[in-house]
Amino acid sequence: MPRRPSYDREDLIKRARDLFWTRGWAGTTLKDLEHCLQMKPGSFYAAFGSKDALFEIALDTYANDGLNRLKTLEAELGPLETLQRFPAMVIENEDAPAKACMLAKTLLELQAHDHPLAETANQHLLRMEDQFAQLFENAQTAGKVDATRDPKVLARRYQSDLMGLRVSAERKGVDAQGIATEIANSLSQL
Amino acid sequence: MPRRPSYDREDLIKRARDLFWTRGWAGTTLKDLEHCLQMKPGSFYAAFGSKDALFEIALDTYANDGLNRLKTLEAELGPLETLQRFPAMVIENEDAPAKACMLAKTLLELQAHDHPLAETANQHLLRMEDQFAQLFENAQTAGKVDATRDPKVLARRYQSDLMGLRVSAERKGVDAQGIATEIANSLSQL
DNA sequence: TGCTTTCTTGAGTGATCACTCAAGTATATA
DNA sequence: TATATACTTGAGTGATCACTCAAGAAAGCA
Repeated sequence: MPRRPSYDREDLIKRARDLFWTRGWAGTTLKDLEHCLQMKPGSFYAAFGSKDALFEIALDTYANDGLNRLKTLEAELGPLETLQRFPAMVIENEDAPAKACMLAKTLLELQAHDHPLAETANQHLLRMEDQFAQLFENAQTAGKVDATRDPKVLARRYQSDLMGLRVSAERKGVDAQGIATEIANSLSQL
Repeated sequence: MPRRPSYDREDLIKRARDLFWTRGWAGTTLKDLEHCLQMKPGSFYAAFGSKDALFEIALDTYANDGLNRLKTLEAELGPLETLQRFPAMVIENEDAPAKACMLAKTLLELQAHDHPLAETANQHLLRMEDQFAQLFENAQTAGKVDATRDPKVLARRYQSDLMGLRVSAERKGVDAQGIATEIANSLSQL
């Protein structure tokens, strides 16, 4: 009996994710969202409940996409080459609306306000870190990385360098691809 | 004949800088500033003109302090040890209200809005990068770093890693000192 | 002390914030 | 086709935003 929505929910979430990703939490107003999603306030709140609720969905989508891209890449290239290629891929991805990591941006913006979304972002970053550690461990098993190194330590440093790269890539006049190449090269020496 | 202000302007600027540094541009309201600086709106606008104007002064203060700390450190420790100790110092500084770099936070928050303060932050980052390059060059002259490496390339990578470290240090449950140690160690291999 | 000049006060400005809700509209089932 | 059940609309909510300004208070000079 009911009337069905005229929108594609997944498409709306991706558009909202891109908006939040580029403009941040406070920098994205409901007016921005209404325009971007072509929804009036009533529909928006019926569909998503609140700005924060949609931001959380967007964060989850972002993080899951990142994890899946990493796993797909490993199946194609193997663990070491995945770790080497990932930095360059992330900053040259033309589908992405920004270079910097949405999780890092969210953390930096909301951590000081003790906003729950900062903790959500941190949890997603921890999941990413675990995945990086898994890749290092697989590379060690394959004999491509010194087996005496702690994969968790390697992952921690790798993730940190990756976040730095992605902040650098957001700047104008910085050769981020050069930095990405160096990160990849330093992995060859492990 | 005139009446003098009852406040210490430099002290106010430092307090405003710490507030902006932790809470960000949009995250800091005029009410926050009024409370932190103990000023009513009228005095605030007479003294600083606008929220943006004070933010810019705060950014300049932040950047100049950073540059000066680097130069002081070089006079004490020499170029290579300065580069090695700086990362750990920056994230364990107990006077600082946040771990992440205020210039990086400002850039990430305001770049997408084409806000002039984003460009200001980028300019300050470039000055920092130049100073890092100078330190690498001095380390080469002293025979502590392979003279065939381009100091500007080394500085670019160093600054990127430093920004990553400082984002990581903002997170809960991350051993940032471990990352700082690794950054320092990797400089020994140059 | 009186005058001039500046600083301080705080209620108030219009704009914008996230969000609500009653009325109108479209669609799947009966 | 009639009806029940959503979805869509958009004016409107109180709160908060950055900011203003007229009136009062204090300090330096005569």
